[in-house]
Amino acid sequence: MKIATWNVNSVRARAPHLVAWLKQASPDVALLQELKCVDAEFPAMEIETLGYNIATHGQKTYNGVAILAKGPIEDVVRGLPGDPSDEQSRYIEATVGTVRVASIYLPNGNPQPGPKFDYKLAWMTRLADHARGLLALEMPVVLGGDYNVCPTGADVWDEKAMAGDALVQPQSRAAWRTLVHQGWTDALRQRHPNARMFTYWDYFRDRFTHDHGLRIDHLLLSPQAADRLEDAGVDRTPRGWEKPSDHTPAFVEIRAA
DNA sequence: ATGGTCGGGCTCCGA
Repeated sequence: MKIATWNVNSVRARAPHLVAWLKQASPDVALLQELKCVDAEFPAMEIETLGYNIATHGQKTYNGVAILAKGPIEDVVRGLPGDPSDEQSRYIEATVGTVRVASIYLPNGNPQPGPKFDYKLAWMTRLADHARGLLALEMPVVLGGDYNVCPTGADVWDEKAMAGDALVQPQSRAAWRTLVHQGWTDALRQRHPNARMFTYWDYFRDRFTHDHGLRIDHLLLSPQAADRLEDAGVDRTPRGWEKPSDHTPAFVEIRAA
């Protein structure tokens, strides 16, 4: 079972790329972020034609997440539990076959310090609280998405250039480690302990050409999913297409239960 | 050298 995550940076602007990538990569499950549209505007027909079911949690202009799957999408949860007053569409969770999956768009948090950074850290605390409950299910769970955190210096093209950024702050990294220490496996780092595995390159300054990237898109696996991990990687191809998203897809292969 | 480029939806915000 191939499960991929991709921040598409507007699903309508990226629909041609999304269709081309789904045909080429053929993931069983695709976790999408930054749809930037309400559910009614999601380009559903083009994707259903390829044989995918769709569950969305959209929002106008900002945020928006989705789960695409070749199999039925069941028991959908929209929104990260823990704060009913939070209106931002950054979390959707569902069961596909034997696996529980979530598509996560974690707050960016810039500029820091400030209210946006406070919101990011509070959101990460809520995520950790909810993730603890998912581990208690003792089933294969895959939490994929744009975490807006570079876990270590190895995940940053230049630590000095990024020093003031919310994505590399000690508090952001500590919150990430809280998740990992619960028992989640960082699939890409597990499979590639020493490789550069960037998933994002800023539009500014030709960052992709120079491979000045960041690893901020992650797939966290519960122990029952990690037991079945066969492969993990980054598909850099879509980042090289014309008018690309600033992110490129990351994926895992999980052996059937 | 705090610029630069996108997408959305309207003169600027978020990333």
